[in-house]
Amino acid sequence: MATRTTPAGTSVAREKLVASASDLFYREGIHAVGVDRIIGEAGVTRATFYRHFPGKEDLVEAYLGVEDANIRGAFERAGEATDDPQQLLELVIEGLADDVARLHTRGCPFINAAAEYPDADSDVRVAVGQHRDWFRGTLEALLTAAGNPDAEIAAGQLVLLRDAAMVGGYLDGWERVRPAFVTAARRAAGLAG
Amino acid sequence: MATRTTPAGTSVAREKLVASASDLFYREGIHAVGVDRIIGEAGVTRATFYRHFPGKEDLVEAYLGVEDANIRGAFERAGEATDDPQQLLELVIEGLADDVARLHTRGCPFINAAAEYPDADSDVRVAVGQHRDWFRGTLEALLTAAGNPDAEIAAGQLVLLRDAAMVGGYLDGWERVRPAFVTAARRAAGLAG
DNA sequence: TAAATGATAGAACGATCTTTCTCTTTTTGC
DNA sequence: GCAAAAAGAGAAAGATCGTTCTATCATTTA
Repeated sequence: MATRTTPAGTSVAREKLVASASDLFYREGIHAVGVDRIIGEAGVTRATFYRHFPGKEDLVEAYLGVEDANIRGAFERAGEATDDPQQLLELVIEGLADDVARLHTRGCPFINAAAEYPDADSDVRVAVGQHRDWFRGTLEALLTAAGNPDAEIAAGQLVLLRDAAMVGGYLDGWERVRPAFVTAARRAAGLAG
Repeated sequence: MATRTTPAGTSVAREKLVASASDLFYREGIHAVGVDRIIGEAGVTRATFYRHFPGKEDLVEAYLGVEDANIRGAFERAGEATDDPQQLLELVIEGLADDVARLHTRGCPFINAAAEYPDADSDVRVAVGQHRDWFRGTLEALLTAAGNPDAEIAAGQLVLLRDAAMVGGYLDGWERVRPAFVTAARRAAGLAG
């Protein structure tokens, strides 16, 4: 075989495609970005693209997979940084705020994707639902470990607040949303001050 | 002139176009809906459409204008129903919850539109910004009238919560979001229990 | 070195997109 | 009833969409 591979084992062309698609899909929207733009930015030809992916739809799913993996990775790194559940909660809330402020200034990739995919049974919407379920469940486990007696309710509030922070950060500017988010999130998580 | 007009004075063809476009744009997304679908649903020909609108973009703005007018109308009706600022706040929060539960089950038209229009200077994004500014300002005035000493902060929290309710209601189901929204909104507005 | 396979290059498919055009029919105002 | 203007009907432009194809080149493995 003549497939160029990365140290991680996957093809370099495929990784460039996913990276370019992720960047473009997030910054400009999914339906607004054509295959030509993606392969152009990736420096790859159409034939190469269609050898790695059955179609554009699969590139969308790969994009959401990358976003999902990034957030899960951030949670794992936070979990390795401390053993104290309370402190972990603080780190998570700080991390979410930092993420909205620096990385996700165009809103939430999953919320934005869902806006373009009305069919709840589509693969994209299923991926969105799975991500949200994971996020909610992880928060609930964290809150339970921190001794929160109403972890399920508090987790729901934190999901709510993160959605709002993503949307508000994009449309109103993060500096306008940040104080309301941090205050409400810390209270919802049962943290001091 | 042979323009069929409604009692309100505007052309009936134009109203049908805006109604069909609003329905389709909201339910399926903007880029996903073509002009053919819109004129087909409206029972109007292409020529008629292009005689009333310079292009599709203007139909998008008309759609957001309708949504904006609907919400402003709901606020006005609530204002006519009572003179007590506290009770008015209750009505508004109830109305927002009811709106998400029954009318806006596909998320917020403005948030969804913004997801498809990354350029902050575009007419669509300007319309979104104006709507949000009006909403925030109206809430702040309401809270001030109700005697809230931190009306600006509270208004920001209510905007945050409404965004979250719209998104969460769409992606997680309203029954899952409702308790968190009502509780948090009443607390943010300074209402009892 | 030879066969195999992926990547490159580029044309081309059919479908759909927004927009424009012509022609005919219908409706309205006078 | 007549002239004016809008709506209906449909073709067609030109662009772009996602996708497929046929070549040729480069690289790897046997």
